[in-house]
Amino acid sequence: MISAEKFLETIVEKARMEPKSIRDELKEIPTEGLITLLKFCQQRAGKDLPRKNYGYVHQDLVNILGEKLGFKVEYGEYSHGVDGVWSYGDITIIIESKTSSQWLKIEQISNYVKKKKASSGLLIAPDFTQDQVKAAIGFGNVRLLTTEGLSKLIKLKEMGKLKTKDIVKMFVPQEAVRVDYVIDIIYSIVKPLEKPSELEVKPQKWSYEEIKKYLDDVKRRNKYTYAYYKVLSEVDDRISREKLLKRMGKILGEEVTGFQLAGVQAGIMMTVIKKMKKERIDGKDKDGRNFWLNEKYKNLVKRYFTEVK
DNA sequence: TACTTCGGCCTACTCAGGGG
DNA sequence: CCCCTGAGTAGGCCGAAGTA
Repeated sequence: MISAEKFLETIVEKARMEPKSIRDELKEIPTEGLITLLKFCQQRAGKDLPRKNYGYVHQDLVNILGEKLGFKVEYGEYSHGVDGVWSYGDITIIIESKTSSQWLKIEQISNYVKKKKASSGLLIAPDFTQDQVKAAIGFGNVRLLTTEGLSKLIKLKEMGKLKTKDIVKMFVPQEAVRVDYVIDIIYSIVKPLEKPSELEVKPQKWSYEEIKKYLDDVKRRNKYTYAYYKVLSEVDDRISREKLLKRMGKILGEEVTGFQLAGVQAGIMMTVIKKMKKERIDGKDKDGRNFWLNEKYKNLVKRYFTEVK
């Protein structure tokens, strides 16, 4: 098995293939591989052909990664003009990628952004010099991103922690005084993690006395819920939704529909799970097609219904 | 009144078969 | 050989209904 780097080396240096012709093949490579190739191109690139081709492949790779970030990407020409134009809604971002920051001319790109009336310019390189950073601050309409940063950003996007909308906020210059946009971005990353922490109170076990008291209350107040438990106590294994409804109907002497059963489930959710914080004494599959008694309490529930007669 | 689930409805997507 | 169309399916949304 030939490595992707080796393959690239062969076609760039030996076969002198036009980089554009391998663009579609590059698109098939998973993200992790693209990042590796990106770094490989940075190491190999040089002024002279065929090594110059690494710069062109590098340009394509950056654009492909742009597509992965959720942008609509316009691929640029190789030897002149911008490397790419990424757009999202009515935002357009001029892309300039360099295998090494030494080729980077901030002013040129800043002017290009102005000329094209783009939202911003994004410069992607392995690293940046102090002077380049200062220049970028001075011009205000460009953003600098290292390839390392790009790689992290893609990972966050693919993990579903970041939306393209958030990425746009980072790439397009914002008013620097109000920091809300930074908070928005952080919030959208952290938000999915909020929920689980609170719900992880472990459910308590039942004694027979508690089951008896609970089912006595149910008998007094909730006829559908009582019939539900009674049917479950009469079957050994599991029972289908349809059979369950029919047998509940027989006990109650009326037709029982899915709505009543939904009510029963809602009631159990509110009392047993939320209020009493207990384990369920019943069970059901994910889509509610089959129902049964919790194996742990099966005998206790059956005992209740034989004693209660 | 608030909360939960179900079932119906709608939409988007896939895939196979037929026609150009 | 390719494209269009319709059937089947997966997923999201919303109203209805039971319970606390």
